[in-house]
Amino acid sequence: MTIISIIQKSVIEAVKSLYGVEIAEKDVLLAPTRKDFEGDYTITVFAFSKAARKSPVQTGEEIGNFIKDNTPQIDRFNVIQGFLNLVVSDAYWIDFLSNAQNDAQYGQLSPKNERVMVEYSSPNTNKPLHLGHIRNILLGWSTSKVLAAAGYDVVRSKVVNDRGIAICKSMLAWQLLGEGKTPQSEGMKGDHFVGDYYVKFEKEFQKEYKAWQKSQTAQSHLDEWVLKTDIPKLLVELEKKKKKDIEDKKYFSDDDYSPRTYFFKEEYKNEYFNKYSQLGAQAREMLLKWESGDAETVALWEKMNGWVYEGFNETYKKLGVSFDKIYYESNTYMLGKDIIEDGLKNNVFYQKPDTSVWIDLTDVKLDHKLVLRSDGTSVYITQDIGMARLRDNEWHCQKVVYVVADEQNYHFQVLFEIMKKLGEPYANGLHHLSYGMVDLPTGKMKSREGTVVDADDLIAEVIQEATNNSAERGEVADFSIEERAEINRKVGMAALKYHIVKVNPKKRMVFDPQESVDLQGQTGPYIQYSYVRINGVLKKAINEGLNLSEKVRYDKLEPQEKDLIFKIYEYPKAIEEAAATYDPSVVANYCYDLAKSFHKFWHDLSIFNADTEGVKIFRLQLSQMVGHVLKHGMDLLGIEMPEKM
RNA sequence: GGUUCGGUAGCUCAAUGGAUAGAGCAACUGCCUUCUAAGCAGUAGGUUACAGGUUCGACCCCUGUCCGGAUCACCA
Repeated sequence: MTIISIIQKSVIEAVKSLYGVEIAEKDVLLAPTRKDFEGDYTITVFAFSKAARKSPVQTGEEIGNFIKDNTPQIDRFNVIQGFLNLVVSDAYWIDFLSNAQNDAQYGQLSPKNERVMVEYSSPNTNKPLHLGHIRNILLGWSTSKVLAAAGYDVVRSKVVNDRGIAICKSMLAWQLLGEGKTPQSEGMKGDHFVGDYYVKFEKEFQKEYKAWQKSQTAQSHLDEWVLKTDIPKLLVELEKKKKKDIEDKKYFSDDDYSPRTYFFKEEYKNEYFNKYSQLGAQAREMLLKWESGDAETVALWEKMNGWVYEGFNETYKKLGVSFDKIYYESNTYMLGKDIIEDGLKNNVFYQKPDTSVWIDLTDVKLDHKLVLRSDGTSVYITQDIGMARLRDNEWHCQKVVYVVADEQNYHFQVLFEIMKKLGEPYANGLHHLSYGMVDLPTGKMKSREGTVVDADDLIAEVIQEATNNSAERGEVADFSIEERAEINRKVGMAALKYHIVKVNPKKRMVFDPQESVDLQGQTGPYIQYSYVRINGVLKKAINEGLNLSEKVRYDKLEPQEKDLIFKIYEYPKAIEEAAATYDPSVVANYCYDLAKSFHKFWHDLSIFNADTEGVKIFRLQLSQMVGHVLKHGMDLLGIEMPEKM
């Protein structure tokens, strides 16, 4: 039985025997005692003092005395205001530590006998990965690791958006301008290579569009729009935007804030692409050819996507993540129609006179939502409906976690409601792990303004920064070149990963590249360093032939030692909480706290100069256990630990 | 405009309805003849956006206001 439930039971008994009131476990408010007071756990007694009709202090004293007399694990207590601080005996903690030490799997919780799928990353194949994807990937990976540690059977998956007009744009640009070049011939990563052609398409398209804007047709569309638009209101908005841009030092030119520019850029672009653009027509034609299975088009599509996958896989490898199942939209985009048809029969959906199919979600405070176009083709959500059932057929997961940015909150709300209305048995296990966008200190990332941080560049940069730093320190000079490179890689990646994963997912975060390569303070390398210190003393102990499995007598813990044991004890709770809330930042913050406690312990107390041989062994054992938990916890975040640095 | 998520120190972030709201960065001060100073200790920095309410007790719950983001497509 854990000390927490021992205390809870004891409080329940105390309240019953002292005041004759029955309470449940959840009524016992138990929290770790604040640093400034003596104690390990604190019970808030305000609620009981009401039942007792005594002052909170008196109630606390009475309950405290009862617990102390009836619970051998509790040494002493103190009461401050309405707070009862309990001191757990050193013997209990020492006993706990030696048990934990014998558990090589400490941190792996018992099986929950439930399967959960974590779907993350899900990229488009027309652009390389960027900082936003990195947050997604790290979050998805660490969440999956946390869930596995919490006892779930985890399946990691992604859905690749490998089809559609976007990849056709890249294909077309390559056909027109590529001159038979390949990633190999250009010495480029495949995803960057293909991404470049997407950009080239956009450039050509803009050229074409700009020229067209001078035409008579363009002018008449503009005039038409001006007539039905509240221009004064728009002018005010544009003026606002201009002011803001000037503040953000992003001012372009006055022309960029004119209604004319606004119209062509924001209002008319899609229509031009679909109606007048030559390039647009060619891209659409390519999409049609692809859909009809035209051999040449499909071959080109396969070739270019192949390049992209090679590039992506390199990035995934650098990030240390993997997938158990990859879905391709090209295989799944027609899914879901049959479910819509069935749902139509069962009146889950309804059909409008134009034959388009809808669902009424006004009863759950959402809107009417289209699920099938009037021409019978599917929309985005149709696919997701089909995908949900497909996943269930293949994997039988009790839970599915979709790791997707918060701009799609509405989409998933709608999707989950539809699945419930369809009566899908797994509908209540669907969860959208929604995370905020990543901002730069200079503002939003926008590809149009060239402010996107490329994933591969960023990875290279953090490793370079770690390398520079270690060269400055000069302490690794005696390591081999390979060793040094490996250490720098681990340190740089730890800085990057920790910096991102320590933030609560649902918060929009500001990513300062400069700050992300910091190696001091609340960072990945700080935690790694505590592990390296532990590793160092353990090595020394082995060299000295010490036996660390020896059971030692020790009965008076130093505060720094108890602090460490206490935190080790709390580790499973951190995992449980992180899993329940799908929030790896809980583990990230936990690891930092533990590392911080260890650094203090290291500074304040000497291991090898301990008073007695027994204390020395005990501190080594304690350090070893801290090292185990740190490595385990950081692994859940996808962060590797170096042996030295 | 409707819906929704945020707003905590100069900056980046913590804080089950509980005690005096905590860390890190940046600034300033100390501590290496010792198991790795990527460390430790200290100083300074707060009307938790604002106004009410509920409560023994509110950063946290409720109402309203302000600011910021996202979303409200027969796009994905």
